Parts: sequence; structure tokens; C-alpha cells
Amino acid sequence: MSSSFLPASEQLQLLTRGVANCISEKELLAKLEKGTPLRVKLGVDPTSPDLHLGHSVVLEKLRQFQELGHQAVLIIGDFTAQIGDPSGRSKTRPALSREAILANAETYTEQAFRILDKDKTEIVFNGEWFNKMTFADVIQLNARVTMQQMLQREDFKNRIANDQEVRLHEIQYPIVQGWDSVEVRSDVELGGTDQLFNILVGRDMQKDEGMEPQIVMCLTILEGLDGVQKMSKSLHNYVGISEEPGEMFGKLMSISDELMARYFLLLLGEELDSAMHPMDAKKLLGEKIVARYHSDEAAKSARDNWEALFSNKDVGDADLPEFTIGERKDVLGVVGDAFRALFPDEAPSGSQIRQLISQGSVQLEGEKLTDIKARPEWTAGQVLKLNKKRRVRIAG
RNA sequence: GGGUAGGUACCGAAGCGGUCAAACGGGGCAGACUGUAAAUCUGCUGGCUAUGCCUUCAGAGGUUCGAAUCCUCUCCUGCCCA
Repeated sequence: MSSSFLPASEQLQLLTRGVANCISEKELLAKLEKGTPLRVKLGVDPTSPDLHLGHSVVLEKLRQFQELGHQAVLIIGDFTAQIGDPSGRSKTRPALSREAILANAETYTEQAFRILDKDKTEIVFNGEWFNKMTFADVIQLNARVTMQQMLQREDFKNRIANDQEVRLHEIQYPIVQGWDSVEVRSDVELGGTDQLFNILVGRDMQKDEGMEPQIVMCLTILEGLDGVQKMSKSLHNYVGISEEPGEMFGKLMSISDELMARYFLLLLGEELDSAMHPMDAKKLLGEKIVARYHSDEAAKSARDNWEALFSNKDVGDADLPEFTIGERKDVLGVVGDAFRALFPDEAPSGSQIRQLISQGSVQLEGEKLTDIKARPEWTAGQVLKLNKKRRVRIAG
């Protein structure tokens, strides 16, 4: 068994690549040298059903552990999700219903296994132990940490400094999450740098229980498409890992050059080739990421299609969703119908559509349609541009 | 429990009887310029069957020709004291 492991020092080198914070490498090396599979914990909150590239950074690291022969322990925080992780938050999180959490957990794991090796992953729900606790147990748990420790956290400190509320259940979060480490007897815990505090609490609790404390491994937080805030669904700056190839590629093409370099590093583990034209580099990034979650062919065609649409403006044979003109033939009606039919999730309001039209965003074969009441001759095969990202082909 | 400051659109924040769908900033969207980059300039940013109509300024009532603005009660939050 142990013979199948790479030498500990080699493993260490691989594992610490791209890691922002490791406490401590020395201890990790010692654990690796034992030659037995390590239990690597990753706690996830099923608060949002869609996994995106931001989550992928840490999942990729976990997979790396798996590849080296270690045991991944994925904790679904069905219980903790009801508290809501206050990390990096300036406000209290809304609590989720039990049903929503379970449904999210389902889609979450399904997506996580696009990255992780399912056969080498142990999945546990932390409700398993927390739901059994009595109030007395909870008090006991709370007795292990001090108020001062909890208040040391950035998030709380900031909120207090800004006269914003901090609710008591929120300061329970690190305690609860830390206890997970004791329950699963983790050797290593992964998380974003914003999880440092939480993970350290787990380490303390293990020590308290007489266990060998877990290694803390924090990965850099991936910025979202805006390049400023962290990638998150609620900020609408994310690329979902199960998004369509074209969608993925398009989103990645809209990022800034600066951010592109970060993505190369954090998502691909590569240094950006500065000799490359930024545009080409970005296309390469897009292709590689699409290839990772779909296929090489999908990546190639996403790129070709994108280039046809946006670079060459040769819309002729680009692959576009087809829209069949309905009852309404006026510009306002057609644009509204097209959004509702093909992009219902992002359909703008009537007023917003009016704006798109009057501001020249809506174009038929490159010609701006600025009159909402106009009734152009809609001909099959023509390309109607709705907004910056969306175009449709008029169906016959 | 006492005192005190507050609750305004996506966020921050003005407004304190009419000219308020509500200044300003951020964010977002759109156009020009580009590489669907950045920077810059410009416009827009409650909804609708749209030269008008409807619903908003924590909630419920009230005063008034007229309220985000005044009064009453209720709910919520910060800070100080206990």
C-alpha cells in the first residue's frame, strides 16, 4: 500500500503548489512520511446549487490529493448551511430551508464529481452528528472557545467597527465547523484563505480532543469576472462548471488582462506567456477551461464560433439559437419575445428593452433598430443582436 | 429596562409639506473607441397595454387640497448606560 506513494518530499512539492497558506509544511511533511493515506477534509455549504470556477480551485487541490493516493472527505454542511458562513460577509446570511439545502446538496455533489474521483471520496453530512446534539452538548462545545477568540475575526471586527449587527448564531459557525474536523478525524483541511480562521478552530479542537492536529491549507480566492470581488453566484460574476461551452468561453473572453493572468495561475497552474498577444492568450485560456469541463472538440468549436461572431463579424455561419417570430412583428415585441423564449433567466423588463432599442443595442444584420414600433421585414437567416452577449437567428 | 441615533431605490447616501420615481457617488446596462480587455467620453438605470398611467421612501393608521417629509401606534437595527 505505502509503496504506491510518491516520496513524501515530492508530494509536498506538488501539494503546496498554488497554496496561499499552509500551516505548516513541516507538519504536512511529517504526516506524508508516514506513508498512509491522509484524510483530507473539505467542507462545503450547499447554499447555492451551482458550482463555479471559484469552487474549482479548491476542488482541484482535493483531486490532487486523491491522485496521490489520499482519502478525500467531503463534508456537506447540511447543518452548517442553516447557520450561514459569515466569512467575508458584511451582513448576516439568510438561512436556508432544509428542503432547499438537501436539493442543493444533490446537485452540488453531482457537479463536484466532474472534478473529484467519486470512488475515492467519502461523503458525510454534518447534520449526522449535529442533529443529535442536545442543548447541553452545544453549551459544552461553546465552552471550548472564548469570546475574544471569536471576535478576533476580520469579518466580525469590521462589522463591529462599522456599527453593523453581528448575531450570536454567526459566531457559532467556526465552532461548529471546527467540530467537523474532530468528527471526521481529518489530517488536512482545505479551504479558501477566507476560511483560515474557521480551519484553525478545527485544529484547536482536535488538539483539545487529544488528536494530532490537522494541517491547514488555504487556497487563493478566485476573483470573479469583474476582477474585484470574489467569484460568487450572488454577485453574478461567475463561470459555472456546467455551463455550455459557448457560454463559458464567452464569459472568459470578457475578463480583463490583469485577471486573465490570475486565472492562468490559479485555474491552470500556469504562468501566462507574456510574449503572447493578450487576445490570443485569453482565447487559449478559454479553450483550456472549456476543454477541461467539456472536451477538446467542444473547446475548439466554442472558439471558432466566438471568433466568427465577434472577431470576424462573419455571422453568416455562426452557430446561433434560432428564434421564430411570433404574433408580434414590431421591434419591441420581437425582442421581448426572443428574450422570453431563449433567455428567460435574463429577460429584461419592458422598460429595459425599450432602452436597449433606443440606445442602439438592438441590431438586425448590423443595422441599428432604434424605433420600437418599427416593423422591419424579418427574413429567415438574419441575425438579430439583442444586447452585448445575445444574438439570435431569425428562423424560417 | 433607561437614554440616544437611525430604517430612503442593487449598495452607500441626500431630501425633512408641493416643482419627488426621489440629488449625488458606487455598481450595473447601452453607445463610441477597442482585442466582447483596460482607460476615456456619452446616455440610461421602479413598472406598464407609455406623450399617459400605476406602485414605491420599515409597517399600519391619521392630519392636509397635497406627505419620503407633520402626528400616533407598531416592528427592526446601532451606540451609551444598567
